[in-house]
Amino acid sequence: MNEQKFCYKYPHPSVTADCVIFGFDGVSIKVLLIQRGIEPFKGKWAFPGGFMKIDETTEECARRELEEETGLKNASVEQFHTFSDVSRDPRERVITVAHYALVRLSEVKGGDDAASARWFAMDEVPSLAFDHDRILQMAVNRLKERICFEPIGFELLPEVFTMTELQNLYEAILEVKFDRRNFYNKMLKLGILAEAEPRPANASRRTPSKYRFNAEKYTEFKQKGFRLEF
Amino acid sequence: MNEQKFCYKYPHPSVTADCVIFGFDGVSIKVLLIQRGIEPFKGKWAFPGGFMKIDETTEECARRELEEETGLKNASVEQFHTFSDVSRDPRERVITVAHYALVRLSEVKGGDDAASARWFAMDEVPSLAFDHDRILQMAVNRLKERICFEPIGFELLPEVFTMTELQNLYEAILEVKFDRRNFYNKMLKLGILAEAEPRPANASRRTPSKYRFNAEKYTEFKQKGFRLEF
DNA sequence: CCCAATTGCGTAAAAATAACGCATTTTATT
DNA sequence: AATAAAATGCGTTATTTTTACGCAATTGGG
Repeated sequence: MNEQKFCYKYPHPSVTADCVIFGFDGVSIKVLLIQRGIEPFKGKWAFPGGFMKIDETTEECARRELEEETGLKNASVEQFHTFSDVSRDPRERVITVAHYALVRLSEVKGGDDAASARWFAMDEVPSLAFDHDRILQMAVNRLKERICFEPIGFELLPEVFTMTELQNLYEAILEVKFDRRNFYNKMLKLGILAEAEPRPANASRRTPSKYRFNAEKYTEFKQKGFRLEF
Repeated sequence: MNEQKFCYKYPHPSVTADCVIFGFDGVSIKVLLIQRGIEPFKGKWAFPGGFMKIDETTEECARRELEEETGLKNASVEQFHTFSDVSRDPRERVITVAHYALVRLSEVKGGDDAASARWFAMDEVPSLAFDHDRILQMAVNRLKERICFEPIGFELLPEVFTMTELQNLYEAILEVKFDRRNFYNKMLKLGILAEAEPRPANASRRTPSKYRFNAEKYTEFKQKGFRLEF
């Protein structure tokens, strides 16, 4: 049963792909974690991920594991760092290519399937298995950097949203507060937003306008990048 | 002779670390390449790099290979992407963690040692082995991004340099032209430069001032980051 | 019924960026 | 040798961008 069929002249490490999945519930940023059912770190929480097959890239591996463990399909994952500390896995030599993805919360209902997947707010994340604490730290930093150069709201917000929700998203990720009116002016001037519905005639002041992303502008900024000075 | 001693239940990829080494000669950016002496891609140029040992991280591997192949010691390498296309190496399944480093040209004299290492200006780089063309492309992009947030001149310029040399460095990396006087004002206002020598009394207009980096400020910016709006 | 909170829309001050002037001195050119 | 072109240091002035707020209307909570 325990055949060791694949042999090499020199020792080879195992390679895994892990996924840091970010979501947004309108107020705070969340990450998707899986509770480990086996040793090592049994019972501890960790990122979805697993061993890379010999005929797939790390991104493909990340997407496959993600679907297997959380049911989430076709997420757009992006690698951000490879962790290769010699003792990061107590069993054997494993290096992991860490990825992250942004998804709408509605697409993954925690506590799905077999795996016990659950969303955690950033300030509720427990101590994680392996070196996943460090991986999370770096993923968060990368997310903060990215939000300043690329629009990312589309992946995290519902189709239609209010300006306040968009601002909450930026504030949650960057951990800062903006002046509401300046944020409003800036976003409108960028031209990235389109009014979702013509504001109804009977709409009163406290009924906020609904926006959606201007797909054309959004794609343009995705490619050319922009510079959000916050 | 050809023992295959290390056996696993599932196939494992080989893992390598490659290094994109950037240098600057006062006018243009250069990369350090090695001409391959063996198949595959014999005779083609490629980045220094090689197989990761089981008890080292990818960064350690990158530094070790770099020293073995170019004599360059203790370079500060930083990984930027892991390339895992299934067919990127025609022999076997190999994924590579690509790193880059910035060094002073004087520290590596091309055509050293056994290996035939040579510096190439960016616009003279030939078609490279494996997927190294793509690796270079991504390394260049990363360098462009980094230069806007961190001072990097210290690694690339000689100890003492003129404002024009510094500007040439930025222009070479970003492939843009700046107004000389605005660049001058900006750099001085940042406070990152210190005058290397008190300008000699007999110095005439066309004898440029010499600067060095203000180590304190330089380190501060390294950590906190800055924002160069170009 | 009153008060705090929310929303849309502006405007003025402050700061940063971009554009360019100019005298002087070298080096290159005719 | 005379002249033109390029390099350097040090400014100044527009232009644009960012920041800091004002204000009225409306709503929900107490």
